[in-house]
Amino acid sequence: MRWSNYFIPTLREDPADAEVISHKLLLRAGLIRQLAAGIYSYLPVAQRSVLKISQIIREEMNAIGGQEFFLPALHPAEPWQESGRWSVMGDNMFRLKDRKGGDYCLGMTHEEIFTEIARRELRSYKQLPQVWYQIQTKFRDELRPKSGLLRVRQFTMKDAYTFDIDASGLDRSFEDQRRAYCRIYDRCGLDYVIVDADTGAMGGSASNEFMVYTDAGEDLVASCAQCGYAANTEKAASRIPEIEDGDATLEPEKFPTPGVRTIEDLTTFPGGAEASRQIKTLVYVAVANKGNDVQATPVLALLRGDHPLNEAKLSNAAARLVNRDGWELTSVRAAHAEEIFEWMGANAGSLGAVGVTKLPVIADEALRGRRNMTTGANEDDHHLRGVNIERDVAVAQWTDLRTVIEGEGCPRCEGTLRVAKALEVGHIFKLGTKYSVSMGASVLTAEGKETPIVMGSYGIGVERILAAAIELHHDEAGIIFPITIAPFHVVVSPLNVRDPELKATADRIYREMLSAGVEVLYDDRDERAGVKLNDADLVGIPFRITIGAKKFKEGKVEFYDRAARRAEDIAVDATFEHTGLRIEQAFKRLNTPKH
RNA sequence: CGGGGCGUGGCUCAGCCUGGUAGAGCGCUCGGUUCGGGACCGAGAGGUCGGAGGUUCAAAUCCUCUCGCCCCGACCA
Repeated sequence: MRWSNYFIPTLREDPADAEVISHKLLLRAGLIRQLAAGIYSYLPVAQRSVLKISQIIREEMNAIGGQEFFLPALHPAEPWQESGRWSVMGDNMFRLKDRKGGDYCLGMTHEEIFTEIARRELRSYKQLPQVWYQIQTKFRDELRPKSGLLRVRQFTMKDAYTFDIDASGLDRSFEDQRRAYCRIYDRCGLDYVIVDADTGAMGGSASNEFMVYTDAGEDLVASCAQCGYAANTEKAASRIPEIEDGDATLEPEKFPTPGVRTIEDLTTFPGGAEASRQIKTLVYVAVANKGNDVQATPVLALLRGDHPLNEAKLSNAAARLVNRDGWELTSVRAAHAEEIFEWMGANAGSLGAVGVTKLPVIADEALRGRRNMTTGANEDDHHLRGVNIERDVAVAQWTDLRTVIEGEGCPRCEGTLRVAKALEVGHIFKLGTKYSVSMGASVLTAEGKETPIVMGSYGIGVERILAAAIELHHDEAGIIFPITIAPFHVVVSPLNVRDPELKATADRIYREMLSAGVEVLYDDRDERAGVKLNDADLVGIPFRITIGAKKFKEGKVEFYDRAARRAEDIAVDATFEHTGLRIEQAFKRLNTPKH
């Protein structure tokens, strides 16, 4: 490819609306341009890289028996209504109507559509297992698109689905996928951790996320260096010291607390209590749906005063309360001020669960057995002290509701948890029979009994791999592509194309590489050396052959290794061979299994 | 949706507070000099100042509405 005629619109300055490093570099190096919030055009350089990532994914999926499909991105509402997700997905789903007024949506993921095929065509256990996948565009009307390609409204996802006869089959399929994912990220040059994760709107029993540690990430991962425990903080547990409560005989006593609105206020109020001796009472609404009916159930969440609520955990607890008789939880939200007063008879700041029977109470495990606690009295400007939670509060469910904090104890060993930002680049789920039951996908067993297919679902964000690679591999000068996903392997840069000798040599090297199948970009532009070198660094091509007049007179060119930032002089005649060798080595380094 | 910020040549921004007929740097075109880390000189092209309405003799500037984009909190690959 000749640079002079190839579209790489590099930018000298950082674009104004880019914040994170990958976003800046993707724009500056001429890989992407924005069309609208969270919607990007991939320019030729990006497209080459994306195709390579896709190909790596494809190879690893095929290696575990995956069969590639290509399903529609435009879906009728029916399958989504059958699974219940037409309402669960809420505003995150792009919806539209056709000319006849029929409801359609743009696919966010394809469980329903693959299941729709499976239920029509799969009849017998003999046909299982099946491993189906596609690499396709997904649409999500994100609340807040941001950070370049990291959170967008249109993106490419590799989504795979497995269909097994039973749980142990699913376990095997899941493990196959997990290993394939490790190979994919290894080959793409990403450092990652596998963490326990919440299943969220996907449903199902178990899930693992593949996370890349980077400050550009939006998730928090709690990990233990001692035993290797790692979990998304939506799911992570921790060990905390017990608190000695003293006298068990005290009875609840109401006392006036004018002006006290927060946990913090009460810690300094005379006769108040320190945060760890308070009960925090939060009013939430569990929204559930059954077909097109929607139901809102108020619930109380109780935590120790100094513990932050984890909404993902509350959501799971609320689901256990409301998921019955066909109702299914769609979301939880904090109650509005008016709702709180209506249900509790007091305003936020004076709320408590003592004596509350109308709202189900979900209490955090850290409160179990606690006595002499202080909490709101459900009367404005009054609190209660001497509260013994197990005696005085009608707890409907004890569970873990708390978000872990850096420095707390590891739940599995004596170690200490560290919490760090991370980016989710893949997520694998054991779905079980959620979709096969709701959509009626079943097969006959060897015994002739009808049984729902046991499913798994496995996703990779293709552009997130690209962005994560840049987050991980860059310097002040620009991108440093891992060679496996680099748009080109080598750039040939004659520093003065008006010098006929240099030009002729560069031409020859370029053509030799081209005909040998080397992915070479030839910077034949009539630009100053500085421009060419800076552009090559910015775009991040792993190797550069620099041909300058001075060394050329000695029969030498410069071989530059972008990642090592090291240059060496090599004989002109050895260029082809040397480059081939270095490319081969670079590939080998990434393609050698690490996990 | 709540909070904050920004929309002015292709890009980065100044001008706005205190209304007076639109600027700089980079990029682009042409000519010349230069040529190993984003050169220099000269000459050019290029802007409904996001949009609509209003105030005014006069609006990029003041007022109202609206659209878009970015950032911070509730969703996910």
